[in-house]
Amino acid sequence: MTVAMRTGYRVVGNTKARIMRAEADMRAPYGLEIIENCISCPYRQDRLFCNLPPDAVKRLDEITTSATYPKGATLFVQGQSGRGVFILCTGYVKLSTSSADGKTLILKVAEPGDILGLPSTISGKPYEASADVLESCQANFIARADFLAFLREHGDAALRVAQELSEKYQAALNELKNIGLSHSASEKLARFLLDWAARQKQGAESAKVTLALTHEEIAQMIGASRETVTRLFADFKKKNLLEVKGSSFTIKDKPGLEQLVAGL
Amino acid sequence: MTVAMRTGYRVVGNTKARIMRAEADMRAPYGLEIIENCISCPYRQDRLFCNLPPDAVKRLDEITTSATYPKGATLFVQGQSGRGVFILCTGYVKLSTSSADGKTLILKVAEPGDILGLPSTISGKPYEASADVLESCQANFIARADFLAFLREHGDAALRVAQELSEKYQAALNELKNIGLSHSASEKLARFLLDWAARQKQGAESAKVTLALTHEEIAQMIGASRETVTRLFADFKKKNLLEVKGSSFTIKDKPGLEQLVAGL
DNA sequence: GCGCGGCGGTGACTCGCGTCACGGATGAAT
DNA sequence: ATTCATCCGTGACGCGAGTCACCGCCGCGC
Repeated sequence: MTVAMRTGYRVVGNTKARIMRAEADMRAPYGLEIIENCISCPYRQDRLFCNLPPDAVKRLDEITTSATYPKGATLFVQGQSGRGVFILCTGYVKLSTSSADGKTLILKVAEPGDILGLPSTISGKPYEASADVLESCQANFIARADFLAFLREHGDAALRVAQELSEKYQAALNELKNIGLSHSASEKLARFLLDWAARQKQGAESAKVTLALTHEEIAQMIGASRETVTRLFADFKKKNLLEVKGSSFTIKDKPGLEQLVAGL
Repeated sequence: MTVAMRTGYRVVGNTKARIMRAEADMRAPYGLEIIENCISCPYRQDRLFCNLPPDAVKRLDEITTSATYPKGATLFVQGQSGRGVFILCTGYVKLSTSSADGKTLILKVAEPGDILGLPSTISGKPYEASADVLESCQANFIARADFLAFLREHGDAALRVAQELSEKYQAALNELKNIGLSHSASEKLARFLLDWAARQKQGAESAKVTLALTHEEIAQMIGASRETVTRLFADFKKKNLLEVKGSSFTIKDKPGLEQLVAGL
């Protein structure tokens, strides 16, 4: 069973099987626990639905179910029709699309507080990406019908959702710009590392940053091949821009990296 | 004055000047006409705010102003804070971002019925792109404050906005996927041509498609250089995939192009 | 112990395409 | 007619990076 877990997200081509597994995850597989009221989750109230009237919060509680997912589980699969939204409380989830020829593009790795599958449940179109659990996580789920009814009832929540979607949209455009306008792979990797570091530490300058991704996954995030990623890491180390220890790194020369981002 | 018009959108680097010109456009420059009630515009009612209660439609009419913009005008500039939304009634508008080193990426060319600047006016963040008029157009404008107040008042409209945003988001992800996952420039050009043709004719099979874009602009849409676009057009013609006459083309071998999209 | 699968690290080779540098066509302005 | 700007078309060149092939390392299971 552990094997099935760890290799689960590597299954490709058999969409049907993945969907079935994803739906199995919704019920009660490998020790999944359902938690009645998400007390331990500090994000939901803070982020999307803060400042809502008490009755709205109560209604929201009624329609959300909380569950934990093990590493390797799949929340939903690209192409599957939008069942509902997931609100990440803990852990990390990878959002990726893949094309017919097997290449994969990782759109983003979601952090606690992020909302997954929102556009699809709003628009009714299929999920635009697959969501695979990187580190075992806890998430709240709201089914599409309940969620839409809730939004219809609470107009201010709908507005908050629109804001969230706007930010997602702008983030996506940013990605598009980063990939579309950059010339070299080093530029993209430098930008990725800086962004990643900025997300992790929030203030502490040039601390150690952990990066629990394989070179292959990094390659898929910046649209490059695995080999060039390892070559670039070697380059950066040699130029004293970076220091790598296991699965974490520290930025030694931030201005240097920023210069690379600016286009050499 | 005509010169200023035609070269207007080619000005780069002087953001301040462009913003000023854009705001001048809002008032009464070169023969701009303000139309009280947008009777001739079939799109607004049909698309975003269809099926709203009559009082909502009335309120909407009160807060929108309609104007026409000449070719080369700028509706808004990347970086400028969101002033409001534009709803395109006629004409075409180019949405583009450019990076510090002068390279430009065209995100999309908007058609009648499209809504411009929606994410920025919802989120309050700066416009994520610049909007330049390709063919003289008529558009309805709703100022941000009015628009937000309207949405707060009419929850169902907010939900419609959320849907619209979801679709924009998914379209952006699609773009990202197209650019990020493709290997060759020919793949990207083939995809672009097929998409463009599909948008134009809606049914008529293999008809003539007009493409009022320069090679340079096409290059900016698919993330390539101008020269490779002209070379690829020559290639496609030679392989009998395409036939080009002036500013329009007809697809001769659609399966052939689709094969290119699939990755050769 | 052994085999096995995933990961990281390198070298060599190829080639797509970006860049530079032309030259010619067109159309507008004077 | 002349100038000028824009756009299209082409040749030559070279670098970046994808691809292929291989190797060592590690952790895991049997």
